[in-house]
Amino acid sequence: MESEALMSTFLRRGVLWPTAEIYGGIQGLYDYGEAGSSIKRNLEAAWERWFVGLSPGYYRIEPAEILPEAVVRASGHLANFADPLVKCNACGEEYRADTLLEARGVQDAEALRGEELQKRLVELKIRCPRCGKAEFTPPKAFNLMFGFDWGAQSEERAYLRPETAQSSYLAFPRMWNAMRKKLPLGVAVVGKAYRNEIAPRQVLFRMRAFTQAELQIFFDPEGLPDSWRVPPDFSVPALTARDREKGAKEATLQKLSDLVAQGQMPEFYAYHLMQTYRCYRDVLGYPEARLRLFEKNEKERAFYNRIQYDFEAHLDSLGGFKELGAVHYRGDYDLTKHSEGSKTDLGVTLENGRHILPHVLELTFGVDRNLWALADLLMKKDGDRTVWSLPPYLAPKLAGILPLIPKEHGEDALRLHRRLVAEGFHVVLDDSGSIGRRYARLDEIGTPFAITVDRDSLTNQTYTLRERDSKAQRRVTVEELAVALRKASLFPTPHSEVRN
RNA sequence: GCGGACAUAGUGUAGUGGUUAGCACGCAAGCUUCCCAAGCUUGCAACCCGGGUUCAAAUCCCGGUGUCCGCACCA
Repeated sequence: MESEALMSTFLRRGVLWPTAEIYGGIQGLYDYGEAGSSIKRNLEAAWERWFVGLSPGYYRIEPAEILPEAVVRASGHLANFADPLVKCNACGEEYRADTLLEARGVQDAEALRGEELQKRLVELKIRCPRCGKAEFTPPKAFNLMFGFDWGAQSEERAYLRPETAQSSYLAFPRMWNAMRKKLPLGVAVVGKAYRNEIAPRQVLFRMRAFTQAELQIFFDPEGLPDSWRVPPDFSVPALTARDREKGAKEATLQKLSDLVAQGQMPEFYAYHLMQTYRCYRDVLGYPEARLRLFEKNEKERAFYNRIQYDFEAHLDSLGGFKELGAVHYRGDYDLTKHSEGSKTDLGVTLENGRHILPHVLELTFGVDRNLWALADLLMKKDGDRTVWSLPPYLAPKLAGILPLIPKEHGEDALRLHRRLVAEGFHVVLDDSGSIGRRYARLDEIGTPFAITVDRDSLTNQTYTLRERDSKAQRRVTVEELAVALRKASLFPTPHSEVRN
């Protein structure tokens, strides 16, 4: 679906809107409304059920969103997030001072501070690549983190976390002790991260405050679980770095077992690609034809990642493939850095007596992005109705209860509503407008079922159950209703039989 | 952040200096209606913010904010 159509539906139905809109809004922030926050919560719950469910040794935690400066210094974010920008006085073009110096062969320019950078720019007679003049403004730090002074006397520096992952690394020693000293240990966080993006755009795709769902798996590279294996035939649409070097532009269906056999990735990594792919396909309902795995090459990926595949979906609203999440093999980079930074040994002693620094496999998931992508891909025009074919457990409401003629069936509908609410179902009552109009309203925000109360309901307590996508109806009793709703609420699990 | 375009009810839009600011959809109330945005009646609801020019500004000018498209950025 196109971006304008999506956004106007979202605004009209109160799914989401710009933050502080009556004051003109603020770039990069959006508020979720009733339907939006419900879908987002459901998405987070589905993610958690799947990824925390991968192993009994995986747990969710909820760490603080603010970090002291020492943490972001150790993680490398302080250096890497503060780009020194200079502007050409003649033509106004902006550059990163360190990039200009590096282009002239200056080593470790990233480590230089403002005045030194300026000195070197002058010494080396660096010229503007566009207009050729050699006059720049003094470097101005553009920090992509939100930092602020902390404490009663503003005596400390603190930062809003730029990614949730750091919180999990900090939690590792506590979790190791509290959770019985076993590897693999999984630490999941679903929470906000904050980045001072230069140009936030594309609604939910570049926000300044956004929700990440991330699982950090700490494991022993010499002692991998037996279950971390891929079946021989499981294939994914993949565009590998190797294929791209050879000129490939499009993903091809590739067997993960082949990629392992060719030495392109270890099997434990392939296993996690498979489980992540199954979540997108089988839990979230992404059409396979729109998904691909995109491998970042050495230049593109973050320096600490040894292997990085992004999960991408082709979105009409944003004109191409967009990243929804990723699988990063970060090695022991993070625990090494935080061991050094905190002067704490984050290594652990295993049952067999070996003392190791665990490696980290990071599974990331952008919650807001996925909400947008699922709207783009699953919301469709069907004649003059709009249908959002969300999986039932992601829909904001499971069913709408509609008295066919409110005056005659209203009371009965209210009774049914109370009963289903008491049974724990998220159902909504709508008695306003013609029956077709009410069906259409439900379809538009993805409600999978409509239950209609009619003349027969009054005499024999049966109702018609309408299915959203097919519009097909069947007549059911209350008991059958509850069974159908319960069944639709069930999630697939990572341990169900793997289909290719 | 740079360049360009744009900003009118909840949504989509008409309106080139003087309009009761129009239309469609929507929403609400009523009538009707035993099943897919039907019909009839009535109603609700808008000129992004701040300055300026002018007798008069939704309309022209300046600034701000926001959105979109390119460029840059996206550890």
